[in-house]
Amino acid sequence: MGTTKAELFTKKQNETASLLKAIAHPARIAIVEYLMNVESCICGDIVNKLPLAQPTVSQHLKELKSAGIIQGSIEGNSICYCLNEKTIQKLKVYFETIENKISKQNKCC
Amino acid sequence: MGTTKAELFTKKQNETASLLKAIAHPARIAIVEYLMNVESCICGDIVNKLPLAQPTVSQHLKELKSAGIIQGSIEGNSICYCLNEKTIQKLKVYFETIENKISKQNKCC
DNA sequence: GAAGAATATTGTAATATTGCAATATACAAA
DNA sequence: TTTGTATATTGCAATATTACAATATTCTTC
Repeated sequence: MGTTKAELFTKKQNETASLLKAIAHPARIAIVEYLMNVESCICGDIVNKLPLAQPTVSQHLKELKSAGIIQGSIEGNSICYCLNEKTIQKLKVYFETIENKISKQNKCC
Repeated sequence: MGTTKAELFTKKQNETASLLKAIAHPARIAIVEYLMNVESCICGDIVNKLPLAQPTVSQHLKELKSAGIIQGSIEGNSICYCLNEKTIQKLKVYFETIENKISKQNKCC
């Protein structure tokens, strides 16, 4: 094996897992945190900022983008990457909902 | 290769990535969502609820526990697993912080 | 359109993750 | 103290992820 048995879980559970997995890497966390602090967001700056080779950074950016965590727009010769506020908000709401449900519960441990 | 170059990122970035990675699997999402909805939380119930073999579920529970997302307490012959509210809250705050920073930014894409 | 700059893709080696059968452990009750 | 019940651990095969060199693509400018 080695394959996640995705078909055994709900569509929403798989989507949530994919979304979280897309951020769950130190390089991608670093990209997200860089983008959250910066005004301009040129791809080359991210490549220079991260201690990884350009193809590796490009691959991480692709994962973040295809998960909808960031979005890119062509800016002449280069590409401007930004955080997708809606996706970040969705993640916040997800954990907020869990938090609210827990506090209403009879905690047993 | 194949190894994440963790030493190139900050301790906090690595911790955040590990925490997110621990939830970022459909089976572990299902466990978290089960625990958030239920009053009692016996390990055996989780095993029965999930469409995976007992050793597999046990492994997922171990990962969630060692990441601090759930905690377990011995309940006679069985084990009671519950969500760790503090960790969930930490994750909520993480995304909330990003969200707040984005909305103050000059978005460029 | 040729040259250079910025980013993406491909191919591949190293390592990590997933899932489970078999087995071990730990406790409860008889 | 044996038997059953609940959970954990081990070992391993299948697959996924990570990182990067080499290369391709896509612009921009001359």
